[in-house]
Amino acid sequence: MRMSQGVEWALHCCLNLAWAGEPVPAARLAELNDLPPAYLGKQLQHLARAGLVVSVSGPRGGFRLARPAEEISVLEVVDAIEGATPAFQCTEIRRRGPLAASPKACRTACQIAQVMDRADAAWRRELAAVSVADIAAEVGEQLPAVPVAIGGWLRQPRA
Amino acid sequence: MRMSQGVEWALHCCLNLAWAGEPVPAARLAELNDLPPAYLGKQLQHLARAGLVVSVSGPRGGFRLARPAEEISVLEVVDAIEGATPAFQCTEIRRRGPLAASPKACRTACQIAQVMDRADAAWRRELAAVSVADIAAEVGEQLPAVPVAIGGWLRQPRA
DNA sequence: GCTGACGTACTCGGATAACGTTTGTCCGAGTCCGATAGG
DNA sequence: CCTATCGGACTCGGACAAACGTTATCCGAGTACGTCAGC
Repeated sequence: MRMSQGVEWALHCCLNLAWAGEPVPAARLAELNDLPPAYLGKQLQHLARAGLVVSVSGPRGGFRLARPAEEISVLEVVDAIEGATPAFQCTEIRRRGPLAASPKACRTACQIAQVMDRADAAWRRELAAVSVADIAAEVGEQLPAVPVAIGGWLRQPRA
Repeated sequence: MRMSQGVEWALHCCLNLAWAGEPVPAARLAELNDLPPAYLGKQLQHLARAGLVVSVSGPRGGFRLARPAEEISVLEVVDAIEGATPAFQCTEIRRRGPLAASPKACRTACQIAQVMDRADAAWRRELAAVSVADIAAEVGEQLPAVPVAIGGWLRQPRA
């Protein structure tokens, strides 16, 4: 069970966009983080479709946050990249084989699936409780220079 | 982020083994649950290497639980199949690119990784709190006939 | 009748292919900015 | 000097390959049981 690499990229980019405050091209975000430009653009498209960022075409265009960073949770970013399908998918094994459970007996969800769903809910609860702004604030506390440096670098007109 | 199919199989098999009480061949478990026999054997090998089940060779052999079902948590089964590597792996993006953070600045873990680790810990805590015996007990409460039926079917000598 | 060795059949175990998802890349459609020419 | 038009360059967006991991399968090594011959 490995989470997509794009989630880490997307979260870093959300922080970068929060510090920039204005549209930033995908290529510039890629350069800042030393990532493949084309593929990063694909991940940002996922964020755009989920309504977390808005894309601006043409010169001076790029991506910017669609909402204040306080209103974007980490869970939303994860779901935008990974899709919201739960990690565990019950295939109803109890209904298969020679001793298959009758449909009537399956009125309640499979107990195994219930446990997995509880764990998944706890996981999502933790991620939903943290916003992009929370992470940005933590970084700002420990290393105040980083936000201004990145923000300035992103806003500088390209050579 | 999709969990391996084998986790579901392994958990069902652990329940089956708990009800059987004696070694059961992988082929019989596969027949009971209508699963590919060869591949199921591979998953059981993972459980054996993790020390959750013990394999018995020869006639009347098979797999049986290595410990009482009360002492086998769902988390252990998941880790045995999936490997214990966390879903999110920080690649230290902050250390890359033109504004790479200095090694000194990276004394604390990346804030993004911290959030992910907290969520992962909550997930693991939920899974660690439930044992195979707990699930078996729940099934036994709702459908008392199932454990005896499966246990008897597994113990019957093959035709 | 008891004991020992042997043969057989059954079990797991690791090495070997096919599929699907993720990762990575490219080029085309659309859009805004700036320059330029005219009034 | 102001304004409308045009050209260009920059942006995202979706279509197109490669690589990895998961899924699936097979055959060989090892082992315990049942049988049989000998004592």
